[in-house]
Amino acid sequence: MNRERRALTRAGLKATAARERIFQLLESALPERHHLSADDIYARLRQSGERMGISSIYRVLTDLEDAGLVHRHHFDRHTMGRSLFELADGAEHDHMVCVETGRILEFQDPLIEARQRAIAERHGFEVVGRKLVIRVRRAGADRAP
Amino acid sequence: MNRERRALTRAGLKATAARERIFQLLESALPERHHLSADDIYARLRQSGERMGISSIYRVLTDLEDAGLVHRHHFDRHTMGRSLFELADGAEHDHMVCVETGRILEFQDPLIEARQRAIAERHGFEVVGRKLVIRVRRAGADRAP
DNA sequence: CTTATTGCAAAATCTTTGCACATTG
DNA sequence: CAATGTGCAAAGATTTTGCAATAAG
Repeated sequence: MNRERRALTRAGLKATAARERIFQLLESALPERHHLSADDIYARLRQSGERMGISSIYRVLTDLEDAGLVHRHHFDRHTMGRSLFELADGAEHDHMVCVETGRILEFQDPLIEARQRAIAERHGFEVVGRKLVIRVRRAGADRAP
Repeated sequence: MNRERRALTRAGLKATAARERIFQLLESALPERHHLSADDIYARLRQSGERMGISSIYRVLTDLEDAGLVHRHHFDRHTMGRSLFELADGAEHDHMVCVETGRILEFQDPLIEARQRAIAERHGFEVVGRKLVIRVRRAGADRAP
């Protein structure tokens, strides 16, 4: 049994072909572009001659999200109105989005994370998840339109 | 000339009736519920006997956002697929969303903000905006379904 | 075998656009 | 007045749903 099926089963999901395949796609996405929309996935599948209903893709992604295997994002104007999904493997990380190019960088900062937990606790909550997106621009770029 | 018209003009926008009114609505929204969707605004206007096209509301909100007077959010499953808008007055703040109730709390943390700037700079960027949403749950709540 | 999942097509949102009319500076 | 903004209705885009067929444990 492969890595994907194991992850699905461990998460309490039936290891179906569709789930396995989408999981693989997310895993194998290039580091520079591993935030995929439902449609990206649909297109990539078609490119390799496979066919999956777009509704199934949405359902699978939602299931994976519920199981904590995938994160869903709504970044910015650049991707507004569309969800982007990425694998939730390894450590949680946050995102920086360049408002000019739409480029997405990831980073990780233990201090910010600790601080978030502290703030939540102060209000009587525990952290379930976090989502930090810093909108940035190349330093020194002109502000004028 | 009132506060709203002044803010609009200062931001380089024509002080139209629609913009002024929406600005007011956002200003006067209750602190506990000041994140309004386009439809919330539409409904509130109708309740007070006013009428404004939903498309105009979207256009106004987008204009206000572009002018930096309003922030647009996409919080969570609770509000997924819908944009929520809030006035961008005063200091920037971040949000905590309870995954169980959908309740939104705001907080402000200079340390996190400073850290964000530092991280952006480290990558050669400057911060244009930030959006931190911590998904939380009441501490001690059962994890089981 | 029994239940959960998928495909398809249709529906449901939410948001944007085109164009004529109204308003603003 | 010239330029911008607004209303309406219609189009777009993304995501969800109903239901019969299929696959998984």
